[in-house]
Amino acid sequence: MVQMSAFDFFEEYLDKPSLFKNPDALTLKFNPDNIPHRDKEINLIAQILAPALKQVKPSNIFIYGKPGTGKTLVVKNVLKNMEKISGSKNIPLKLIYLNCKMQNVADTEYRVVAQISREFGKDVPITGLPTNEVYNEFFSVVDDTKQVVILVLDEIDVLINKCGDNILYNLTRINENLNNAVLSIIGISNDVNFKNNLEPRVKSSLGEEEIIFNPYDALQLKEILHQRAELAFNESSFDPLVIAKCAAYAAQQHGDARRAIALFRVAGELAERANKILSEEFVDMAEKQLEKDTVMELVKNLTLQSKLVFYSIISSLKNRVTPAFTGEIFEFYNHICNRNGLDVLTQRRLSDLIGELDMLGLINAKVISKGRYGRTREISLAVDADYVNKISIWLEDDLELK
DNA sequence: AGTCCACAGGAAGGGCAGGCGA
DNA sequence: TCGCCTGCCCTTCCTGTGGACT
Repeated sequence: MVQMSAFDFFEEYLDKPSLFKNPDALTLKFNPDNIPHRDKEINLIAQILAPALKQVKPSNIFIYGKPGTGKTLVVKNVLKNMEKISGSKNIPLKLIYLNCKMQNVADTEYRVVAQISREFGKDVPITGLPTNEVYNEFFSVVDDTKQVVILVLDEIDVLINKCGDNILYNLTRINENLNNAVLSIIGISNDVNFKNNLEPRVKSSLGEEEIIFNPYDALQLKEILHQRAELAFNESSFDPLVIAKCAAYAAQQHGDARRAIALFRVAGELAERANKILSEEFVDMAEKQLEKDTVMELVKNLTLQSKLVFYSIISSLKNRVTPAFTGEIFEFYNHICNRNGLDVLTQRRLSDLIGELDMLGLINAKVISKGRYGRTREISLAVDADYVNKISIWLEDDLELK
């Protein structure tokens, strides 16, 4: 076989026609002008926010729906249009979008308030100031000019679960302290039940208007993918059945359009690499790869102790079909730590780490009662058996375990 | 019906790192 | 340099709990 040099490879790559016309159309950051099947929601949000253009405070909005139902996309779309019109007519309007899931940016009360102040050009240190002082800075900078401020807090449930609903109480009450400006809040949550955990005073002020985004069904997903396909792919570079397959996969996962689009993109990339037209087989391959990538990414980002706990769980469950219990895991974890000269956490802390691994979807942990033999968590792996071994080896290597 | 197990999970607080202003 | 602040990770102490066992 004649070996190909890297130069030849690049040359051939450049000459080869691509399947993609505009791969950006299949990314998360892509914000299409037309969002299919969300006209009702767009109109409703636009109606609620419209008073801002006449310098009247719009109602606060609380939006919820499962991931990939278009919440963020719709809100950003409405804001984009508001910005366009307020810019052209010189209307004093400030629109701020914050994703509360972004670590070290907007995941604590201090950081959110500091980040909003920064949006107004105020330089606030990352830490070091008392929270009420940050609020004062925030009040003064917001109230500096007569304007309507619309603050979008995306994934608000993550923020509230982490640091309580005090921040929402303070933000929804802020208008009492402002003389020139007014502030409205749009809260977006993936967790439909999140609002039930809020204090009543916060619940009533945040939820002046509530909008629910229902999951897309397979047909709607197909249309969304059609729209993106036209923008992203060159003509006749994919089998039309691919769209149906991506839609079907995503419909199984509570109608997640984000997932459908990612699947479409990865399948396209795999087909391009294989020098073939995008056909159904690449969707299956993409589905497997996406799952593997997410799991590995999660594992790699775990802290040292969480990795140790996860490794203990994998090892305890090796070669058995029955689930493990907290006590066993703790015993195994102790053993591993002692053997490797690592710090050992208490069982209380381990219990929290198990809960976190469960939240990440790496394990299934269910609280059960064994009657006379106590109450514990029943723990099993949520990761595909094919990858467990691979992850285990990676962890052994990464943690330099003996 | 009462006991008891093996935890779950809440509350409080310690210790440390990092940043600020005086 | 010092005191004060936040965030984070962790421990200690405690109460609560479901259901098998007595």
